[in-house]
Amino acid sequence: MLDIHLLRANLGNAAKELDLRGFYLDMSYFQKLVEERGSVRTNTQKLEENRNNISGRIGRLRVAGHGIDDGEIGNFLNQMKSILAQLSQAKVDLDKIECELQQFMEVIPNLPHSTVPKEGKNEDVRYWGTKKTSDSFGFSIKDHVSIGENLGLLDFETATKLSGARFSMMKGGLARLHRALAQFMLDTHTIEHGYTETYVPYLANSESLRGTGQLPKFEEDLFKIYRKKYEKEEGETDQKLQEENWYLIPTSEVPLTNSVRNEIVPLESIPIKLTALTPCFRSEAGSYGKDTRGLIRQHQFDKVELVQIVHPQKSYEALEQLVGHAEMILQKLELPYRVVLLCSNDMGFSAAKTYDIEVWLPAQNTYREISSCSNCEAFQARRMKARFRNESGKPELLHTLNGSGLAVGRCLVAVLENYQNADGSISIPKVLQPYMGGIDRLVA
RNA sequence: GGAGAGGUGGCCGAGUGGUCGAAGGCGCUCCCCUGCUAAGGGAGUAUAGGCUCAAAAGGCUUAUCGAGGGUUCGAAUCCCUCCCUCUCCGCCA
Repeated sequence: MLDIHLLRANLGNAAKELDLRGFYLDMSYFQKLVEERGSVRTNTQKLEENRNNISGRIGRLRVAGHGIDDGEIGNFLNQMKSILAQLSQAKVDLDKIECELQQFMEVIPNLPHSTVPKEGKNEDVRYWGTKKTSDSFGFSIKDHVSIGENLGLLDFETATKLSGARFSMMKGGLARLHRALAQFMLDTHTIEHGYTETYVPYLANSESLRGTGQLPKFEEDLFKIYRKKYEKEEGETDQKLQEENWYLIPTSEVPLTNSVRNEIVPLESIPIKLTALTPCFRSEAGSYGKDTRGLIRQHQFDKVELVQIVHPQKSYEALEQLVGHAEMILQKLELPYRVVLLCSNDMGFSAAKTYDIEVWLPAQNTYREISSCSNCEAFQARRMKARFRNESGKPELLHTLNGSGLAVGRCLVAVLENYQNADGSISIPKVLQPYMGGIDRLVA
């Protein structure tokens, strides 16, 4: 959520910047709401002040021994009638306007940082490694689906039987390779990059999803969980299905970042650096026909997430480091990649600045997103009321960052395609061999 | 799932309708006192808003005692719903 005071003070500019993100900000509606709220609120508070005042006087008279039918008290009670009538109306009005304003604010995306390209074009920041093509392989390359299926270790048909489209099943060495990748990533981030390994719930409540910005705007991207809670009343045969507002996490950013929701953390406990390996669940609504083949776009995939919760003055420094941490995984795996700075209209809802890391996929002859690293500044912190006690002892909003470090399934795709051999076998990257019981090849 | 007990400020803990945003203690900050230390004395010490002020300071004010409703002129206190914690029993990976 944006700072309402700042938004008000820079309304025109904000509207322009949001326009670059494809968001139309209704300035006059906003101004109307804010002004209306001001007057309704002042009015309400005046009435409350009156009420408290008279109530206190009655209290003091009662304590002094005056009866409830005392004339003076009766007089006060009379005055109170009209105050209370006005107050109840005022509260209804205030509630309504605050609700409207909240709804308005909650769906506005974050403002892009000044270094974010505005021309609608992503910027290549750097390239790493030498990309391999069919020429450099010296044989006709296969995509990860053929490789996995030929090995007999990747099985979409059975997964479809079990669940449906966009699920997968892996077996044997491939399943182990998948696990090895995740373990390797976790170990690297905890041992070398200083993150704290975290185990988190895979079901999150709506407050958490709201905190990181998935709700209320992107509910259709999520899987929602209903838990049956039966309420039986005497003589009633109907059972009411009560909704339990849980969602399958679309990323562990949700539980990790929300760990500081409604907290004021002490200055000395930041930066907080957390990592977790979790499954991620995405409904992929509206992506019919995209990446239907293979492991690229699934309803369920594993991801090692990096989250940093930092001092506002340190967040851009932290973003560069965080990208570096994610890159390190690809470097150790010796997978070619590039880093891309996203332009404002490609960024996610909560981000102020985002770098994508794209790994080279020879079979597609292209770079594909494998990590997205964002600084959300105070956008999520404001929604979450996540604060720290600053140098002068005052509570101040934190900055939050998150990035994939990395998406395990897509990383597996990259390994399969980049490490394939002419005979259909897969070489195991050196850094993964200790996680694979020392073997250096996956063969049919 | 059944039975019971609870959820109050950074922490402990009092408070069952009225000068309560909340006694007391601990902790913390500042000051005083004291050769040093220990002890002692005093003041301060929640969060988010609004108004005031050139700004800061300050002042005034509203809300918040797990959450949300209700009763009442007035609720931490009474009633209802929900959430959470603890104890015992049952069930279970």
